[in-house]
Amino acid sequence: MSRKLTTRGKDRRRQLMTEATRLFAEHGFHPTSVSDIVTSVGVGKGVFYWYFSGKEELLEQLLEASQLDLRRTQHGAIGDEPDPMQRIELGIRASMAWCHDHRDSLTLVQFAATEARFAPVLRAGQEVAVDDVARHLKEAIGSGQAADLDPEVVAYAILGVVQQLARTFVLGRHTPVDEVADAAVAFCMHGLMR
Amino acid sequence: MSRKLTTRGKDRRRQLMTEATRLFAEHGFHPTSVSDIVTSVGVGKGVFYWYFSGKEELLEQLLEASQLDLRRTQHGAIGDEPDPMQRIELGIRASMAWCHDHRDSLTLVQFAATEARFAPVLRAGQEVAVDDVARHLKEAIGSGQAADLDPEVVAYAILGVVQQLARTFVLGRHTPVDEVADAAVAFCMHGLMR
DNA sequence: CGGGTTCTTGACCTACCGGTCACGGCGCTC
DNA sequence: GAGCGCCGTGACCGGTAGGTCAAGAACCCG
Repeated sequence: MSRKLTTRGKDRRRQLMTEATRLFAEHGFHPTSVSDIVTSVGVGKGVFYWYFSGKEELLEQLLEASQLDLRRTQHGAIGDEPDPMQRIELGIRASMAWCHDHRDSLTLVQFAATEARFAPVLRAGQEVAVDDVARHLKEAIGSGQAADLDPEVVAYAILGVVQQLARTFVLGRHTPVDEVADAAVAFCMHGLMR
Repeated sequence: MSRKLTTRGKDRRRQLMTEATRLFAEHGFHPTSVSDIVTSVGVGKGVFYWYFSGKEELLEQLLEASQLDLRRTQHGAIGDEPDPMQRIELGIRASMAWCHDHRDSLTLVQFAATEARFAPVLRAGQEVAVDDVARHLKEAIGSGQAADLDPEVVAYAILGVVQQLARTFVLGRHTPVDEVADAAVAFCMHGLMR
């Protein structure tokens, strides 16, 4: 028998993380107390401190986990596509879809960016993602497919476009993801001129 | 004599707002207590509650004030420029400069976006700014200068680019504002292709 | 069954937070 | 200089936060 009736171990850990993500996104990090989290899960307070050393550590883990997940999703979507320009487009679409499926995590990341002590964790993950895009860009510039702009700057710009459109249209207005992704790709590729 | 030795009235109000902005940006909104603010200014706690009805109201006023200021700066920079494309470019540059001069306010805005109860104040201001850009865009599209994309979506995309580049390069790495502004304009105009 | 680990409980502690308030002085005006 | 708002003080209050801990319950293995 591998199925247990009681929830323990890794499962309980995940349960806490999932619930915490939800509550943090809904009410904010600080306004959500540890008591809120454990009550919502239906366990005692000690459980929390058995799995995490504190509220801050929890948030750090949440951030790391979501960044890792986003990266995995991107890689999965890109696969072994040979064309660097196509890789960027696939990355944008995958990111947009991920934002749709993990809206709460997106809010968390945005919050973490406003408190200095979480900046390190955040930057680490962001730089990895940016470096990825920048690599594709360098290749595309090398083969003359892309304009000769600073790849890192452009990578951050793309990130800005995706995040902003995701927040405003996917999360805020429930616009279909594909539509928003199309718009993001179109803008990133050609800008507003024509 | 108009100069007083003691600080009172509007001056004191501004003093509190300035200091609060600094502390909120440095340590976060919730971790900064009202006591921290008044201590830092060097006054008693009652003073705070004389000028503001509470911590939340203060933040709302901070947000409104900074959004108003940003808008004024943009309008000032655009002046009576007749070309809609030029207006957009001037707006981007002015926004970037504003972010440089008001980095703390930028952090505040970003934080406010993560707590549901401040979202209304925030969206109001943001939509105004976006509508401005969208208006210029419509004109540019009408005269065939810009590609026929949804003006509102593009406006939000531009906003995303500016904010992201400002945060990463202007605030985070102290890259000269003009350089970053150049990059933002280049990307927004032509995208990454060429 | 027995004994060691792995979890779970929830009352409890300390600290501090936002907010109040009775009181006290400054600076006008008449 | 009396009187009156405007401004300022800081001890104080109720509530709650993050975090601890001694006491078990559940589980695993020999």
